[in-house]
Amino acid sequence: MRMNEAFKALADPTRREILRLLRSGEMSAGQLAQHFDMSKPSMSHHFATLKQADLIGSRREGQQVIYYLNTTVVEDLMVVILDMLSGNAAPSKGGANP
Amino acid sequence: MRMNEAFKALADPTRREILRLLRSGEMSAGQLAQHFDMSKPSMSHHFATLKQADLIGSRREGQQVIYYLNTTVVEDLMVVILDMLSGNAAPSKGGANP
DNA sequence: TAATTAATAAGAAATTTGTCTAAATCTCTA
DNA sequence: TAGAGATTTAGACAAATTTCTTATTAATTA
Repeated sequence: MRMNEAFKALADPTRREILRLLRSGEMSAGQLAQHFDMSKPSMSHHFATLKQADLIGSRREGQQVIYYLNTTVVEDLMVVILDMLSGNAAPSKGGANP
Repeated sequence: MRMNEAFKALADPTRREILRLLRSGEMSAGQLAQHFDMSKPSMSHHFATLKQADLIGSRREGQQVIYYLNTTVVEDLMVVILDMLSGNAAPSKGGANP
């Protein structure tokens, strides 16, 4: 899993908003771009960053490119984050000691 | 909550490792620095970044500065991430719970 | 085939980030 | 008060990031 890329991808507010938008269903690059006050090439760059991190996927449909959330990888990321940060009183079941 | 700072803080592998180390208990700046092949000023800079994001806290104890995980904020961040990426389409901020 | 629309690639400018060394600050102890 | 240890601040610099404009690729349609 591309953890480092995933974390870096989440560090930008525009990209987090893209993910939030995709949560409710797939959208074309143009539809996504409409939601932002930013040039299309810049948006395209953000799509590429998210894709490199495997957080989103894409397919071409005619003239358009459709983007969708890669829910599997997103859930993997959740597990990693929880494992890294949440070391509460509860002993870990995958962890170090009995 | 300082969400943007928190995400940016998580984007660096050194800082994620610091958080992981602090998960098992508080440590002094020097103890933490020992785990990395990096100058102490650079480490100090990472501590400051994490602190600005409210992910860690600190107190002075004699000559040393002790750092600890700010578990409350970390858990808030978890909720935000889960809500943004894997939740239902409606963001829940103290509102509609089943 | 030429024009049109959708999207990405290329190259450049401004800003931010991660790291270093040298200097300063804070605390303890002789 | 002087010295030593622990940590941070300041200043600098290379590398990465974010954004733009211009150019290019891909698909549709007259």
